Amino acid sequence: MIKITAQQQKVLDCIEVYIKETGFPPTRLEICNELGFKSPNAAEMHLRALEKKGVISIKSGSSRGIVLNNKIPDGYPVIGLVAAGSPTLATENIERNIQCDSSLFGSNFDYFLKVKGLSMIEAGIFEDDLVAIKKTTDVKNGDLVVARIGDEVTLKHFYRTQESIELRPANKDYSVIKINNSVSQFEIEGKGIGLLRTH
Amino acid sequence: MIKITAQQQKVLDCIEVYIKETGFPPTRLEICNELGFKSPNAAEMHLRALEKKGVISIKSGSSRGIVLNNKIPDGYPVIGLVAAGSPTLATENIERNIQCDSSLFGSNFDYFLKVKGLSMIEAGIFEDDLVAIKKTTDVKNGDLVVARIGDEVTLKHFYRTQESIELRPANKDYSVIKINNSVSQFEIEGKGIGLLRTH
DNA sequence: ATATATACTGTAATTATATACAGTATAAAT
DNA sequence: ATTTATACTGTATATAATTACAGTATATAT
Repeated sequence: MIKITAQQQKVLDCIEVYIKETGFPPTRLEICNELGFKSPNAAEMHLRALEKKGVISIKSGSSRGIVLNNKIPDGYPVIGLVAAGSPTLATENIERNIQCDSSLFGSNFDYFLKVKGLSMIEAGIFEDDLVAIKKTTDVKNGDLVVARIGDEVTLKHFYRTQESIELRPANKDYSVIKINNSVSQFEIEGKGIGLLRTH
Repeated sequence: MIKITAQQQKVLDCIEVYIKETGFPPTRLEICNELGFKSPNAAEMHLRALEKKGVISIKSGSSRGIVLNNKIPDGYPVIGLVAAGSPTLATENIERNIQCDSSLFGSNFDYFLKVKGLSMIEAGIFEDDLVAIKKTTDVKNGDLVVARIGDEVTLKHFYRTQESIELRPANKDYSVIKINNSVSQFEIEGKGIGLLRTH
């Protein structure tokens, strides 16, 4: 794991802001002016440290030759609800990528899950809708969750009662799944924070 | 209208490609190397011409101080369904902007309409959902359309019958709106090509 | 105990870069 | 007919910027 110091983070932030505002990276001196350093070598040393940690690249000999290595993700993967097995981010499970902002649904998310079946239709979630999933196990009552029971992956509303955990469909033709001690291999994969539908 | 010469376009393309590949703008000499010029002044003159035409800005005294003025659009506007009046793109009607790709829903669209009411609930369109609207009058039976009847703006399914045009809700508690000769000021604003929901 | 990383100041040299100036030539506008 | 814009070469220079070197000091790792 790469650990960045507070000062190095300041320098990195400074570079990002500078690029965002001007369209090109800052010089050592401009970093100094921004952060109050009195020697260009202060900026230089921070840049070297950031390069060593792989966060940036420095194109030697070029003015403003600072390259940010935090490559923008080329969209979010769309994953089908495979009948058996978890909706992993393995390449073979990715149907396509959708280019959108991480903040499209307010908070960050990890992938889109393509909905199979009609179990959530009363919640306005139709077949082939894409539900934005944030990988987490921190879920509250009423949350839309992606749960795995053995090899089965399902999208339901989460409710915790005194005796058990309930996965409730939003379709009166489907029945509630009750999770108790006899159910093994139960896991919350994540929660749905948004929905995307193409007509 | 700004007219750019073929050579100036080459220089502009060169700058765009260079920025895309390196993350920072080229120097005069680097432009020369890319395009085969033998004098830095060739690049300089092209840059001056491009600046004069407003396509770029040059930050005098800064190395690589070339700024592209073709600002990326800051997303798609979210427009509320105002009870009276059309959902225009006037600034006062824009609630916020959503940053996403134009191809998020397959084809291009113009704005997001924030849904009010429950008339389309059986089509999985809930209150406060955002429907991506493409401005067009070319609609087919079954399309989700934004229609304006006088001052009233509504989101419904479009059906053309022998006698009239029908705007059908997707909620049995609502009734079909029939458009016939007695209805004045009827207009199709656009059609819904996608949906965005935040949980 | 000694080395290594962090976190700087201060100075200086080399190189990278912008930019001015002097030309040449052609095409389009007034 | 004369100006103005385009489209360069070629040279020169001031300055912008990288980058090396010499220090100082503290914290953390081995």
